[in-house]
Amino acid sequence: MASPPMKTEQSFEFGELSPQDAMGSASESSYSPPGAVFGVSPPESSPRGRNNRRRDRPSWVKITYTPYFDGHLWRKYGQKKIKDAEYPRLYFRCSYRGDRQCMASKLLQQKNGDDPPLYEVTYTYEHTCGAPPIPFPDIVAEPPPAASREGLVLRFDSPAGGHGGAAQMMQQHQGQHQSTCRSPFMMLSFGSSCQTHNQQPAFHSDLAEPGTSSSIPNEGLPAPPPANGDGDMFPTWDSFTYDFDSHVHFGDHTRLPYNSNYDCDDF
DNA sequence: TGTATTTGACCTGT
DNA sequence: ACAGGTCAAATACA
Repeated sequence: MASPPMKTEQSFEFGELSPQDAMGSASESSYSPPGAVFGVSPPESSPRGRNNRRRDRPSWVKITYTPYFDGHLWRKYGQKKIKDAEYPRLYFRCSYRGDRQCMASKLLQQKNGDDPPLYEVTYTYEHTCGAPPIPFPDIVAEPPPAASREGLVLRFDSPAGGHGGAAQMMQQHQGQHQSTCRSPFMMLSFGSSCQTHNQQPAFHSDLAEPGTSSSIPNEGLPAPPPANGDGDMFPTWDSFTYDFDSHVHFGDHTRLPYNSNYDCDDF
C-alpha cells in the first residue's frame, strides 16, 4: 500500500497536562499508580519538544497474566516484532483518546509461553478520560498465612475497596508507606496437597455490607475472561514496577511485597 | 454501514 | 543506522 505523505503532527498533544492530571485522579482510575509519574514535570514546549521525549513520559510496568483486563477500554493501534523478543509487542491506547483527549496507552509484551503466558504491560500516562473503570476485582494469589495449611489463597478484592480505591490509597501513602489493608470480599483457598481433582475450593466470602463493595455482587463476579486463545483465563499474580529511578517494586495494585510491614491505619 | 483490528510505512530517539 | 513507537489505509467483523 502506498502510504500518503505522513501527517506532520503525531498526536502527543498533552502540552496542557497538569501535574494533577499526570498524577491521576484517584476518582478516575482504579489501577493506575499515581506514583508512576514521580518527578515528571508538565510539558511546556510543543508536542514535539524535548519535554515530550519518550523517555520522559510517565510510565510504569505491570507483570500480569491478564493484561487485557485492567478496568479500562483500550484500542489496539499497532503490533511490532521486537528484536530479540520471542513475541510481538502489542500497542494499545485509551478508547477515549479521540473524544476525551485521554493520552493513556499501554504496550503488551508477552514474556513466555507458559500456560497462561506471562505478560509485561507498560502503561504510559494516566487516564484523563474520566471513564469509570470497569469493575473487576483484583485476583491475587497469595502465600497462605504461616500457620495455615492452605497452599494458596486467591483474593478477589473489590476494585473500589471501600477505601476509595487503589489509586487514592497510593496517593495517600505515596512516599511513605502503603496500606495493605484492603479487605478482600472473597477468598478462595486451595489445599497444598496433590489431590486437587477431588478438592473443592473453600469459599470464604466476607462480602462487604451494602454500599461498600456492592458494585460487585457475590454471584456477580465477572465471568472468567473468555478463552481467547491467549490462555488468558485467570490472573494469579501481579506486580507493578515503577519507572522511577531504581525501579521500585510494589505489590499488586496497592499491595506491598509480602515481606513488607503491614499498616492498617486506614481503618 | 459503522467500528475495531491488522499491517506496512514513516517518524523518533538512542 | 537501527530499533522501537505511531499512523492510517486496508481489511475484518458485527
